[in-house]
Amino acid sequence: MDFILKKTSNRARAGELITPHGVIQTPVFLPVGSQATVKTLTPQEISGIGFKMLLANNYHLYLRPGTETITKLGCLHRFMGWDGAILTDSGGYQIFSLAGLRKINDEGVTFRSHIDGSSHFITPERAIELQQGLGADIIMVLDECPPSDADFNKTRRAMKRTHLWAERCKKAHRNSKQALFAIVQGGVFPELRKQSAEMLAGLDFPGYAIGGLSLGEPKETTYEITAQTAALLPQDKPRYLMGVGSPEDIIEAVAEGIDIFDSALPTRVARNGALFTRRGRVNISNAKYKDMEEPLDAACNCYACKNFSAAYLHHLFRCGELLALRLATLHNLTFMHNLMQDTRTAILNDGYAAFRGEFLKNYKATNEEVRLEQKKKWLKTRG
RNA sequence: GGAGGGGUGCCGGAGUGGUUAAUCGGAGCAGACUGUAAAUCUGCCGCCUGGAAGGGCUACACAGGUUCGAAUCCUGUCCCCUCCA
Repeated sequence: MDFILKKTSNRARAGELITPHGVIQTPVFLPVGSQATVKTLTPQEISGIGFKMLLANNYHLYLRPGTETITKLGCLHRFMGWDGAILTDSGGYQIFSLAGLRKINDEGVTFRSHIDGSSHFITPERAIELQQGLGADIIMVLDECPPSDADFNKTRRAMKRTHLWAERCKKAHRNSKQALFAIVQGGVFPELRKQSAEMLAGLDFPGYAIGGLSLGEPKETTYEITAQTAALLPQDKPRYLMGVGSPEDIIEAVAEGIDIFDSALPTRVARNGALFTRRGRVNISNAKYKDMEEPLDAACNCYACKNFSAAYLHHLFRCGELLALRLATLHNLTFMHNLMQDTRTAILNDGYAAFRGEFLKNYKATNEEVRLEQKKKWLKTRG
């Protein structure tokens, strides 16, 4: 794997990520397909939108169908019929999301399967071995992702463990066709983030991720920590902000020099009727869309917006029809892809700051209106 | 004609003397979701008033009655269903 920095606009960067499964232009958003599928869509539809890389999950695939099965069937790309690039997450996020089902110590983490209750001990070495079995283009170290409200000592302990594990992962890593990325931890504490970024940068990984953000902390904090951490990472290596996110979060993080994003948000939220538009997030099942003849976003080039009225999407959601989930996912992923292309274009034209301002102004307009209304109400009651 | 059962809020359906503006579903109205245990979860949901807490009003087919107190007991009326003839 190689990373070429093409252009910077202030701190924002446009680059190219060269993988065994193609060249990926950055900034890039990876759709999440934890179980070797981006829920509701075919690989053809995903690449039809324009995506060239996606994310899958080591832990979930290890549990089911089992890494061996996938290896036997010719690795993950072939198993899921995707010939673009793949990044696998190690399972570190499951230390956070499945907190009630695992026990952790310096040696590794023991998960109790949410599927059948069976017990599974995953060490950093094992996490690498399993990811090698899947054959993704980029793999991640096993990290300990603590909740964002963890106190300093707890966060520090998780960070130390993540560092220890990063070294072990690096040592265990053999397959030179797979790039192993490190993950900076340190929660919402700038001094820990600094320690973490510096320590890991010293280990010379081919790419660096920032983990443990967008887990419930205020957005301002997410942005501050992202900015601070990104500034401490090597210039010539790709930077990956894990689990982010929403359109506005990505716009902010690109400004701080992040190159890679992934998030389940656009797809999950789509399945629940929340659709991204240039004017902000919208809930298609709201009553006001019942009779809307125009497409949800006339400027959108997705299959759903080109072929159906907002009223039809509204109807599909009301009925609980499966097509609703597909069309909404198609729409949100198209929005994300277009957004990333636009950020890249803006950077290449050295106009990112203006682009960002314009985007946020429009995107937040709707939310801002709602907020203003609430504020008015509040003020009225206080005289 | 005879015997029995029943009429509850937008709908379905609990409740059989006070703690009931009335369990629970559904529908409706909103909100949340960020390295996916999620086609999930949360709130509101008689009317008026209030940001809320609260307050006021009207309610369990209809009319009357018993009772300190009734959706719940009694009487009458109307309507619906089942079985027998």
